Amino acid sequence: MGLAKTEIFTDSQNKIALFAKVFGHPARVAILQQLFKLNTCVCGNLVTEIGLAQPTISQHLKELKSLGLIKGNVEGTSVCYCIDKENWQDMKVTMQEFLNQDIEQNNTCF
Amino acid sequence: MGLAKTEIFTDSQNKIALFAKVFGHPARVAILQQLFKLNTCVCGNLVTEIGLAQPTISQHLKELKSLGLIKGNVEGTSVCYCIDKENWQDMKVTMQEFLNQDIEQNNTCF
DNA sequence: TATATTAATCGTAATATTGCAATATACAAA
DNA sequence: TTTGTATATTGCAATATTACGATTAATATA
Repeated sequence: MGLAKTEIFTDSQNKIALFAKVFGHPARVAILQQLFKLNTCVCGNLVTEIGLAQPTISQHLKELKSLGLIKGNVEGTSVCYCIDKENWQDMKVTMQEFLNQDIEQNNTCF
Repeated sequence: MGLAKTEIFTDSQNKIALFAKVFGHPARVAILQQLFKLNTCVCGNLVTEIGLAQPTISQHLKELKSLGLIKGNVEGTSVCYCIDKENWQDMKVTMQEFLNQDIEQNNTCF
């Protein structure tokens, strides 16, 4: 298929998977790290910083944007992207709850 | 291509992406949640709990296992899986460092 | 030994992802 | 208005992922 059966899972499970999926490519990890590191917004510098073609970066940016993790605003001919802090925070709560499951439980297993 | 250019990214970036990728499917999220919840190890119960065919669950389990997040041991005809606590903890450190980037920085951007 | 039970593997169809060349779009400057 | 610069979009080839039926392998039980 290649198509996940999302309808049989909870909204929460699908949400976690969606966020995780967008982090599931090193280029998007790198883009996010750059955006955090450079403090001020960057744009096409990402293309030179990361070694991928411009259309490829543009596509990855689009995915990050569609999940709301980054936002971009046009500044002349270039577009400046930056982290959407509020949405990042929301995502973090979701993901950390998932990662910290082990704290709530105390299963012992061989 | 369909093939990520991992060689142009750091080990850390690839590692984050690999972990995230395995969480990028709701079935694997559900499996992990079940394993945490049931405390004691489960096996084919996952097939009935989650509504996917046995070979599909088996395949997802394999991926989780290959990353070291779960381990399974044979018990008669059935196989019991459980979280590998130590590796889960290691993964958590990696992922949380990534998620908490915002704390280290204080960028302000429109 | 024959039969059931459980889980892994194989093979395959349907779909998704990645990456890029080519092109389009939008705007600035000459 | 033309030219250049920066980014988005389109189209496509190569590969990956998801899901499952059919089969295999391994073990338990009658």
